[in-house]
Amino acid sequence: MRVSREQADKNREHVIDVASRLFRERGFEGIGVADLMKEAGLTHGGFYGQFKSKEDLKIQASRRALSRNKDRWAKVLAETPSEKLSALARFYLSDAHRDRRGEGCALAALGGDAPRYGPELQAAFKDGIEGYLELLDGIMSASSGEKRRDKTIVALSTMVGALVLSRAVGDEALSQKILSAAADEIAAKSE
Amino acid sequence: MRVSREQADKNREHVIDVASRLFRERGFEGIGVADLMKEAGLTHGGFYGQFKSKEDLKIQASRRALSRNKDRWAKVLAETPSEKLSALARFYLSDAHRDRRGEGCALAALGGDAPRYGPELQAAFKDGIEGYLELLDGIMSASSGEKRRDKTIVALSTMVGALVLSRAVGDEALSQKILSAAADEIAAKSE
DNA sequence: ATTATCTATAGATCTATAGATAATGC
DNA sequence: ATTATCTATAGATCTATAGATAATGC
Repeated sequence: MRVSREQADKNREHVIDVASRLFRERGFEGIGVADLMKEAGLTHGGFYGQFKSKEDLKIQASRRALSRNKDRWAKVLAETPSEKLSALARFYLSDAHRDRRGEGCALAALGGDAPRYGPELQAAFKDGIEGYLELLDGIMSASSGEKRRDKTIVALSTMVGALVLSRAVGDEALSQKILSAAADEIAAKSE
Repeated sequence: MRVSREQADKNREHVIDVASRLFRERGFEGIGVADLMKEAGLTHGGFYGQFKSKEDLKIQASRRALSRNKDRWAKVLAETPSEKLSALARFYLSDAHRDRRGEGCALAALGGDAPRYGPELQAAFKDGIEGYLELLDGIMSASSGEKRRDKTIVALSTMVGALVLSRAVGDEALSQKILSAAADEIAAKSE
């Protein structure tokens, strides 16, 4: 039954990864601890040796998801030689991203739920948002730092809002129109 | 125990109003049928005489919230003689709106949860979004109808995204900055 | 000896239903 | 007679804990 300390660490990380996917897909209240552990290949009771509470996992899984999202953004930017903002917007506002909530942006999947929880979970979202904004600052042209930050905030708001709306409508035509309108606007501004 | 048909209709409407507030505050899974009915001044068991299921109430409460939101928008536009888009953005992106989720925009409060439910709930959100877009079309200048609709979609996305982010960060300074950056951008575009 | 994980369960809560009750509306 | 609402409860599910088990690590 008992596994090595190394394997136990891997198991804990795996639970966080699984939770970061399932929370994004089904919401924080959409899956229970037992099912989560089952999905990770472990049993229910072991959970409380690894985590203080389900809320603790919500926080860690949110941080994990936001951190992985940021890495993905950085990779897209590194792979794109020019028109980086435009490329990022088209990546973010793609059908693939819309249809794969479990692997996608945690701000769009869980950001609306964050205010219903405690300060530690909101701090995870604050750190995630600031990470995105810093990446965007690096590719946004502006006459001053203050104006640049305002522009990055608007770009992030538009992307998150458009993705949320495109997922909520449950209508392919309107969903597409929302994604392309937002992507075109951000692309136009980046020129 | 039994009340008049008229009073029973009022009771049902009241349950929908209470649910539209509590779902926005706590999420669809954040409050149970028993507490909901208690808050409305009725008992648990009576619920299933009024509604088919909790899901049925989620749909009706979402429609109610979105419809009341649209009325509120129409009122703001009617009361504002000029710079209507700018006034709407400042109303939407205000501290008061951010801090009162229960009475505020259902897209920001529950839009992220909508994709986790069935087609009828998503249809409620689709209708709500189209209602907003039609109102915005009426005040947005553009060279063609197609371009106008694209601009209204971007404006709505930016507003919803900024409100979601401002609520998620749990940090007053950053939250303020998000609201004002988005409001300024929309105001600038409306000139 | 320590500890990661397991089985089993406590205790709370959730949706939904059954059947009783009492006031309405024919 | 009908029906809106009530009390009571079934049955499922949820978070968290207790105690057993067996493999690791000193």
